[in-house]
Amino acid sequence: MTTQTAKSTKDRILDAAEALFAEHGYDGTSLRGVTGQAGVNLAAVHYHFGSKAALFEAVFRRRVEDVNAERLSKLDELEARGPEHPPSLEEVLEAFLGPVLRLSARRDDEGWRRFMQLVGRCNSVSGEHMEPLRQVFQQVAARFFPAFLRAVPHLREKDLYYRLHFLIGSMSTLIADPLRIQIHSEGLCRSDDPDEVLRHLVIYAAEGFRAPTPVR
Amino acid sequence: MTTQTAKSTKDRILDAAEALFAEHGYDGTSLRGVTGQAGVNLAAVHYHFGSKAALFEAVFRRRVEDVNAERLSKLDELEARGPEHPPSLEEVLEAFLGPVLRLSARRDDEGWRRFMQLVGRCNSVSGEHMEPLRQVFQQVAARFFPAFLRAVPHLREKDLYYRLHFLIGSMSTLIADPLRIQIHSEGLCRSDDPDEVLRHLVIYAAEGFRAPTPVR
DNA sequence: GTCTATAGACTGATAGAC
DNA sequence: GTCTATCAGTCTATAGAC
Repeated sequence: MTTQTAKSTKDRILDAAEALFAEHGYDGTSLRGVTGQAGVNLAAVHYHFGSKAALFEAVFRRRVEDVNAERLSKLDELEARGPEHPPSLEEVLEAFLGPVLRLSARRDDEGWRRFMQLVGRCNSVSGEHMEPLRQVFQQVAARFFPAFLRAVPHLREKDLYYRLHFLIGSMSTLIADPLRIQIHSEGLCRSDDPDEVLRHLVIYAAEGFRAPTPVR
Repeated sequence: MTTQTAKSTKDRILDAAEALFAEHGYDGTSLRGVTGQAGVNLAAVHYHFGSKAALFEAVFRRRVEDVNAERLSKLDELEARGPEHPPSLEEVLEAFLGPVLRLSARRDDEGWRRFMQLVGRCNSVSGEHMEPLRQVFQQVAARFFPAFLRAVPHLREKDLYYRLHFLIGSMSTLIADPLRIQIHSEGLCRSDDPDEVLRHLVIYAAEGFRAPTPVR
């Protein structure tokens, strides 16, 4: 039996704001649109959050910790096996990508998909009040950097920076619009199966990371 | 000697709109901001273009043909060598990526960099009036599809759809914010050298494309 | 073609009753 | 905490003089 009470005004605002910010961006979303969809009064958003910018930040803070903690915890697990069992490149890739792709495809919580859409968007939109979001994800990437370097020791740091950037680009477009790969492939690629997407991306990126260093 | 006359009102509006749309997005850009930066009257934009949406479309139409014609012409060159000299995977990748990355880094025309920023953004923003732009680029990708398939014949169509999508994601983030790779790598990667970026991406993607087909 | 002036609607934010 | 009412500013778009 679900004893879940009706959601609070605050949560209803957060849910509606998350959906609208993800769909239309910061500037394309009005507080009236948010409160209309949430079924609450316009003044409530200022009472609970203070301003539109603060609401946006609250939307982002609600989930960002969970996803990145999961990625770092998976990395910790890999490194806890000790120096005689270093994690493979594929394992590091899965820890880096898996939580993001799986949360983005969760069917029981549409909010996660929307949040990930927002995260993917922040990787191509510069001034849209997403600098804090971007920074947090960048810190996680920096934590993974040495793990990747150990898994692909023939690379110079410069090469790894490039390849990690390429990888983040692929991941970002996947979560910014998960349905697109399915549409463009006319249904051949299934967006609703994160494990399949993950499998393909890990194989692709692993070979890419193992490519030789450019000579010139 | 440069006999370049002063730019017309129409061109000044297009230049300012391109810069502001690229920087702040469609909703984040006001016509007053555009006309202010262009040094023209607000009513001029409606006289020359009719509406904000039409101005956005004009900004996009001004350049989109050039870049994609260059990519397709390079592909035609490769295929004109005849069936006994099929283009290599690296050659197809360079035709697909080269024009985009080089125009994005042109130093003599800041407008191209801004336009490419807009293109990169359109790959992660869904509703921002960029569907036409996205469609045009998608058509080019579809033209390249069989060329890639011939260059990597061991792949199933499904695998190629995935990998092409991954590649487009990498390319999009590169042009959406060319400086980021340089900042994150603390200067190790040079954003102002498109040939270096291209070299790294081609090597990375070529090995990724050559990866074996996932088994399961 | 370029300008001023303004219409008409929407924006984020706030004051104050309950 | 939630509401109404409203402020002050912005927005796109247009009418009409020059």
